[in-house]
Amino acid sequence: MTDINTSKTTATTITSDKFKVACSNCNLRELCLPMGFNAEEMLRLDEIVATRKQVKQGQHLFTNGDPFTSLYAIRTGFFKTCVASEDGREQVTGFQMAGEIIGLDGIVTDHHNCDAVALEDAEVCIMPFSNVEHLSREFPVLQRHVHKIMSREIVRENGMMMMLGNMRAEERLAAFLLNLVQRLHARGFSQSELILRMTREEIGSYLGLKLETISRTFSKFSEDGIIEVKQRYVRILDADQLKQLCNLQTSI
Amino acid sequence: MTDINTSKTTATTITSDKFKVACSNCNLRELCLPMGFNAEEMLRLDEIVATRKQVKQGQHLFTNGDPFTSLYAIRTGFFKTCVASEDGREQVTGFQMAGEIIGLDGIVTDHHNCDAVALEDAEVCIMPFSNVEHLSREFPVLQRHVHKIMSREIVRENGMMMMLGNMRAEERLAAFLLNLVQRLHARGFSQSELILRMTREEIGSYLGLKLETISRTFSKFSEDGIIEVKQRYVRILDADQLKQLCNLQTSI
DNA sequence: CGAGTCATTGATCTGTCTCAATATTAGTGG
DNA sequence: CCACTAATATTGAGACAGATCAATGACTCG
Repeated sequence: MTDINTSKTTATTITSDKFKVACSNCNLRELCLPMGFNAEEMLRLDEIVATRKQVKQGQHLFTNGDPFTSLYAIRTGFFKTCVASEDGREQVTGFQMAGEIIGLDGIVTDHHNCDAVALEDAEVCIMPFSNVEHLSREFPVLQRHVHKIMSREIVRENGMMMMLGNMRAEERLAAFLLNLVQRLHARGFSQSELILRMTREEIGSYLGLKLETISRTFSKFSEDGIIEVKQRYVRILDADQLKQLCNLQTSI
Repeated sequence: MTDINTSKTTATTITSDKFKVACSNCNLRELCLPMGFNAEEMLRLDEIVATRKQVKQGQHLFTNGDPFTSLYAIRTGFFKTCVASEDGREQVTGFQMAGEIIGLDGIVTDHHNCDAVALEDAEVCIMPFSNVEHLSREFPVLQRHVHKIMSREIVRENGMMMMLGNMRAEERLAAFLLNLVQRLHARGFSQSELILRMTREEIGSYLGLKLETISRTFSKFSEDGIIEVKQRYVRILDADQLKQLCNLQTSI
């Protein structure tokens, strides 16, 4: 159960079978939906997901400017979200994995304000936002859950502002690795090993650093015996030292 | 109506008079509440605000760790929100003015995750979150509005990540000034003059720069004839050049 | 197997930070 | 009203973390 995060394991080819699309028997339920419903209510909650969608590696789930209609719950795979400035500079705003929700950026203007790109073959549950709002009005627990998800994203971005505004390269990368491994661990993967799904350049964009700096900092951590790195493979040897490096709450 | 932003003008001493606390006749209504209600619905909506509260300059409206109970709509005055790392480094995460909502960070953990500090004497409307959620279930328009406010904050922070990750000092300060003056203009103040409510250090913390860099960049803008600066007073002489400096959407 | 993508490492450059001194303003009390 | 103090702002000189430029190496995938 604490495998390394080679999510190939869960790559069951899903049919469009109605039964399979139900939240009520989804093994990610506790990650993307609130708890505490009885069986009958769970069935109503299944209405929230209209259908599923496969997204191949490199494909966009949505693009800046697209009309906003739905939120997406990641079933399998790994995404990045990013924004671009007019002159082409790109900023990765987040990396998302199974059980996490993307698309919240689209609510305010009814159009998406960032790109969501699959970093590996992925599958998402499409949740039309009208369904979300409708069911939220019926189920206060769901309503609260939706609010919490949005609030969590706000708090996460607050933490990112702290990273980008105040922390040095080593601190940023340490915090990044700890956050990643913690989220993977919550999904049953190892808490000391991981396979990065993104390039050095994407990590750098996320952390406000250049890819060379990411590479150098990985090498330094490796020399110091804190981690073992081999391309996309990372093994954390001394988690305590990593935590010391980033005096930041490993927020959410 | 396009006065400089010396908000002394609106400093009417408010009584606890029930009538005065009503949203239905608040001149900031269009800023913090959705439009399109009839008179009867507006009266119901008044229930959303329990009471008001005065916050003196320098006082905290809430502090990291405080139990979360309410959102706050700013009636008058100016706030900053900030987070701190364990070793004491502070990151300003936002500046908020009349009509804006603060406290969203508290929803996810039921405790606030940042500090909100008044930068000048202020008054806020206290909106118990249970009221917000209750009325949201009754009024879909309000529900959507709450979602939009949270989404707007997420998008704003995405833009901040772009600033902090990719932009140089001049670009950051230009974007900052344009954003500030645009929001002030939306409130009836001048679109070329403003009084800064925060110190160079607070601007620097917000923009991920040191106070000396802020001061130097102000001086440079001044030498280049883009702005006129005298301590807290700023007059924008060449808005186009400022806009050119920040190839960023002047997001929201 | 080969082409393209991605990662590593070195040398040098630069934007911002740091340290420091001074100037200006706001606030306080006599 | 002024003197005094603390807070804030400006400006300079030098230092440094990370960027940039460049070359090589490793992996991936058709």
